This record gives sequence, structure tokens and C-alpha cells, in this order.
Amino acid sequence: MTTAGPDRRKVRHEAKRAEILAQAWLLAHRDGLAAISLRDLADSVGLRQPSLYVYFESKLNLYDAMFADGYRQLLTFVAERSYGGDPRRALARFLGDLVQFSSDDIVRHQMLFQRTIPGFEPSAETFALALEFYEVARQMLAAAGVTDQRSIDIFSALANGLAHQQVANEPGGRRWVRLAGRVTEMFLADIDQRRRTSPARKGSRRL
Amino acid sequence: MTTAGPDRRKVRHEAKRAEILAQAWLLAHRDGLAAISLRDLADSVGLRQPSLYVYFESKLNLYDAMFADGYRQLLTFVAERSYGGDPRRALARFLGDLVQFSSDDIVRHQMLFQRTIPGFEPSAETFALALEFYEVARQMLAAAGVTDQRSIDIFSALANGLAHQQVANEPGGRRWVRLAGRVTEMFLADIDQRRRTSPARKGSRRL
DNA sequence: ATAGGGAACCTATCGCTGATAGGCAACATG
DNA sequence: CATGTTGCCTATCAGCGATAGGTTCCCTAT
Repeated sequence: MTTAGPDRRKVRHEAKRAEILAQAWLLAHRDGLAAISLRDLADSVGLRQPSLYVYFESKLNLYDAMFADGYRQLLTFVAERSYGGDPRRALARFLGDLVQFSSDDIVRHQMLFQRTIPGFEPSAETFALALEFYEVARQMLAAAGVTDQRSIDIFSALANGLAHQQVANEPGGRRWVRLAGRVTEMFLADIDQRRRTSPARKGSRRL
Repeated sequence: MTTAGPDRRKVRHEAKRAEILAQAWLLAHRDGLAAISLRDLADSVGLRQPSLYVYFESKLNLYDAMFADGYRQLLTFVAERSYGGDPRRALARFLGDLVQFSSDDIVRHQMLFQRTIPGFEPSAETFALALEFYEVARQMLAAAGVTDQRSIDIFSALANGLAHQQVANEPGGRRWVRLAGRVTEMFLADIDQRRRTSPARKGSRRL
């Protein structure tokens, strides 16, 4: 009974694929994301290099799977946290969590938020996961009363900037993570200020 | 008299080196920074691939020269502009110029502000140019009354975030460049706010 | 029960990459 | 004028991702 499933082969295939993916992350941490060698990777899962092509049609396809994997981790990460209560405090926690998420795994940050691999572009199917995340972020902002595009652009720059500085200057640390609260206050104070001075238009131009 | 200088050879050497460097930027724009081929590069300057090693001891050494070149461009760029007058308005212009500088050349931005090449680390000598720039930025901030480390960290995240979003989402455009003024106001308003509420300490903690 | 077909994996090999070895000619200097 | 250095060459190396083609094994259909 255990041996003859209808798609026993498919299960095994997916399991091996997942094993390769896990080892790929491991090698990426050891040698760098762009420096993964298919021969090393094959060795680490008991295969020869060409056999990897049974599971991934190219190296870029492997990167695509890692990209998707990373965004799934991010979606799970934010889904596990509850951002209830005051939407403004929730936004601050959300921002801090994002920076922490990047700081926790610099290679994953590079994969998701920097274009560090020469020819790599995520596939449309995979990119949908990224869009899913940005939709979550958009709703967090909307709950805090931020809906105009310019303010959204600024918030995305804030998040990316904090994460980048953290990863680049103190990987694994919390120096920029800790600034998330203050930065969110700063951001929301600016939103309030602009609403006060020009309530008619969504984004006012000054300076 | 023209042919037999004491270091005529050195001049020729430096000229050829500069020519190679210029072609390297060209190829980087065409194929991507990490995808430069030494054979292509050699072809484009009338040499065979191993002859490049006369001018650069390795490919990473070539990247180091490009890194230095890019920071020299940045230092020249900010030196050519005058940031006189009101230091707060100057800071806003400075920030806008930085984002514009990145938007103007995405490959150069990648080289200077992202770690996109696998094994590359700038040499100490080259990195001094980067430190020189950060000193300029520090002085711009100091002139506007910003001296505490946390605020400097935030400003660097702002600059990097705006530049990154601009380069990643709309290379060559001005969508995030235009936000520099508003973001600087937001930043300085936060500085003022914190000075008002807790003038004793340099950085207050809230939220 | 077994023949057919596809999945999984292999060896061998391709073209490309950056780097090295060793040789030759041009030039600057004692 | 001899000598050492610079500039550039050809030939070659090991490593890379990718492909071709063969073999074995399992699942399914007759």
C-alpha cells in the first residue's frame, strides 16, 4: 500500500526539488547568490550536475524558484503577525518587521529586493507573489489613511532604504530596525501636516 | 622632443588604461555589470584578452577601478554644484541631485551603492573615495543642524531608498527625484519636532 | 503478465569564462 | 651597445552552464 500511490512519483519529485532548493539557499549563504555552482549543488544532493535539469530547466529557473520561495516566506512572515489595533502603530510594527526580515537573511534580501543576478527576471507567475505582498503593504497604508501614490512611493522608499542600510552596513543587526518607529512617526506627521495645509489635493508641492 | 619623454611610456599606459575603463562602462551598459566579458572588452580596445592583464591584474581589479571612477564622478558632480544659501534648502537640492545622479546611470548606481558583483570588495585606497563623499554629506547635514548618528542613519536610508526605488522602478525617470523636496521637509520637520519635545537628549525614543 | 512510455539519472562533450605560462619585439636606460 | 622592462602575443588551463544520447527503473494500459 505504501509503495504504489497513483502519483507517488510526483511526490518524490517535489520532495527532491524542495531538497535542492534548500541546499541552494545554503550554498548561496556560503558562496554568495550569484556564485552558486550547479556542480556543487548537485554534489550536495547526491546527483551529477546534468541531473539537476530534471528539476530545473536552467539555472535562472532555479533562481526563479528561490525568488518565489523568498516571497512565500515573506507573505507567511507578515501573515503570522497580527497588525490589529491602532493602524498607525500597526504600520510602525509592520515597517520594523520588514527591516528585521531583511536583516535576518541578507541573501534572501538580495534576492527579493535587489537585482543582483545578471540575467535574472522573475517569471510572471512568480512575480504575482511579489505583487501579492505589495497589495498587503498597500492595505496597511490605506488603513492608516495613506492612499495617494506619492505617499506610497515615499513609504516604499523608506522601507527599502532602511532595509538596505541595515543589510549593507550591519547585516544581522538592529541599528536601522530600531529606527522604524521614529521613521513611521515622521512619515505620518508629514501626511497629517500636508492634509492640514492643503486638504483639497492629495499631494501638495512645496520647496 | 615629442617622442622621448622620460615617462612617455607611463602616459601612454595611463591613456590606454583609461580607454579600457571607458569601454568597460560601455559594455556594462550593454550587457550588465557582472556580464562584462574580458574577451569582448579586449576586442573593443584592439587587444587580445590576456593583454588586459597588463593594465588590470584581475577582473575584480577592473571593477575596483570602475568603483573608484564612479565615486570620482560623484565627487565632481557635487563639487560642481554650489550648495550655498539656506542650508535646509541646500540639503533638499543635495538629496534631489543624489537621486538624479543615480537615475542618470543605473549601472553606475549599481556599482556604487549595491553589491552586485559576486566576489568584489573595493580596496582600501578606493574605499577612501567613498568615505570622502560620505564626509561631504555629513557636512551638508551638519550645516542644516543635523549631527546625531540616528538622524544621519535615517537620512542615508532616505537617500538610498529614493535612489533605489527610482532606479528599480523607473530608471532614467524623475518620479522619486521629485519627492526629494518633500522628503527633506519631512525629515527636517521631524528633527525640529524632536528638538522641541526633548531638547536635552540627541535622539529621543518614542512609539 | 507484459509491452510501451516516460521519468530519473548517467557519461561525454560543447562553447564560454577568467587566469596563467612562456615567448617575442620594442623601448628606455646603464 | 648590452640589459632589463614593458607591451602584447599564442597556447592552454580549470571551471562554468547547457546539451546530446544512452540506460535503468517504475507506472500504466492492454
